[in-house]
Amino acid sequence: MKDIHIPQNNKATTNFQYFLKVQNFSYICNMKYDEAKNKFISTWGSLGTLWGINKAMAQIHALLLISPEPLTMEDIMEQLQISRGNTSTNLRQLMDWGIVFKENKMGERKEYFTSEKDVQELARQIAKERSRRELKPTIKILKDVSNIEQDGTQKTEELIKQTKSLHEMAETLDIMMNKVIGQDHNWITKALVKLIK
Amino acid sequence: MKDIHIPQNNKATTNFQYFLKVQNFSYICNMKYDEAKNKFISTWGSLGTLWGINKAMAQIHALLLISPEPLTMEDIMEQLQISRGNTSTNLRQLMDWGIVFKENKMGERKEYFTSEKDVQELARQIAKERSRRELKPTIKILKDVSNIEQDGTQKTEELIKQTKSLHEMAETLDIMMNKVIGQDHNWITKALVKLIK
DNA sequence: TTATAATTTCAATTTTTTCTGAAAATTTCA
DNA sequence: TGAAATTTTCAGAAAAAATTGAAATTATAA
Repeated sequence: MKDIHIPQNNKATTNFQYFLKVQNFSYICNMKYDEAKNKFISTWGSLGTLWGINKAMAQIHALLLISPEPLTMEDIMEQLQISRGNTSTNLRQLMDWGIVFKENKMGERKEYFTSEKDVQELARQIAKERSRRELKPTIKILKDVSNIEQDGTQKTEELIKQTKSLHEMAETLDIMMNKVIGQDHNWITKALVKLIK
Repeated sequence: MKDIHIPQNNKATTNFQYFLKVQNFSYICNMKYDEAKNKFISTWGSLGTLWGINKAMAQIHALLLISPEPLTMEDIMEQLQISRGNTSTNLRQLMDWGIVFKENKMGERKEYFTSEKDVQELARQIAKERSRRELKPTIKILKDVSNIEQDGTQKTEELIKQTKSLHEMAETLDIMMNKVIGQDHNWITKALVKLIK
C-alpha cells in the first residue's frame, strides 16, 4: 500500500478505479478507501497547524478518529511512517487535550489508543481547552493593560480604548464558548437555529 | 526607550513607577504607558502564531491598532526593530487580510499605514477570511472523502461516518460565521443574548 | 528625462520547530 | 527477583519558517 503513489489534490482521480500491472498480472484495483483515507489524514494534518497543533499530532488524531479499532503505537508508527519518540510525545499531548484515550486489552501488555469519536464532544473538548490555554490568559493581560492610568496623552487614551474593546470582545467570546461547553450534544445545530431566527 | 528592560510577565511591576538613576541624576519615571504598550504588542504577537499568522505580522498589527496616527514603514521598523524586507512583506499580508490600509499624505512621497480600528469590524473581517481560506477548502475535501463508495468493510463505513459528521459540523460553523459577517456592529453582544436565552 | 526617495523581491542566513533513535525508565510476567 | 516487552525521555539532526539586507524595481519631483 505505501508503495503506491496516491495523488493528493487531483480532482480527476477522485472516485476512480486504478488499473495496475504487477508482474505480468493485471488488476482492476479499487483505491477508493486508501485514497480517501490518505486525503483525510493529510488534510487534517495541515489543518492542525492552523489551530495550533503540529502535523504529526493532528495526523495521529485523524488516524484514530477513523479507525474502528484501537491502535497500538506500532500501528501508528507504521501507518504514518513516524518514529517511536514522535508518536509517544504526540500521543501524550493528545491525551492532555482530552481527545485521545489509552485502552488496555486483557492479557496484552501493550497499550492501545482510541480517539473521542463523537465529533460534537470533540468540538466541546477543544473549545474548553482553547478557552483555558489561550483565551483566559489573554483576557487577563488585556485587563491589566487596559487598566493603566490615564495620563492625558492621546496615545495612552488610544491604548486604553482599544485594549478595552478587545477585552470586552474576548470576554464575550469566552462566555459564549463556555455556554457551548455546557450544552447538550446538539448544541451546534441549536445555536445555529437561534442565530438564524 | 529601547534600552530599558521591561519585565513582561511580572505581576509585581504592573502599574508601578520606576525610579531611575542616569548619570548622577535621579528621575521618577512613569513607565506605565510603555510597559503596557510592550506587553500588549508582545502578547498579540505570540497570540498571532496561535491563529496562524506569524509574530512580526501580529506585532505590526498590534502597533497600528493602538497608534492614534498612521505610521510609515520606518516607524514600524524602528519601533519593532525588524528589517525593511520583513516589514514590507508583512504589511502586504495584513493588507491582503483586509485589516490594514495604505494612506497617503498630500505632498509626501512615502506611504502611511493604519489598521482597522473597530474591533468588531476587525473580527468580522478575520472571520470572513478564515472561512474563505480554511473552512471552505476543508468542507470541500470532507465532502469528497465522505462520498466514497461503500464497500461493505467496517473501516470504510467508519471513514464515511466520521467524515460525514465533520462535514456537517464544518458546514454549520461556516454558516454561523457567515451569518455573523452579515450582522451589524453589535453582533457579538446580540449573539450572546440569543444564546443565553 | 534624470536623480532620488521609497518599496519590493529574493537568495542567503538565522531562528524555531519538529523529528529521530538510542539509552533510560517503567511495566509486566514468570 | 530477573528478564523481556513496552514506553518515555532527550540530545543532536533535520526540516521548516522567519528574517535579513542588498540589489532590483517602482514612483515621484525637479
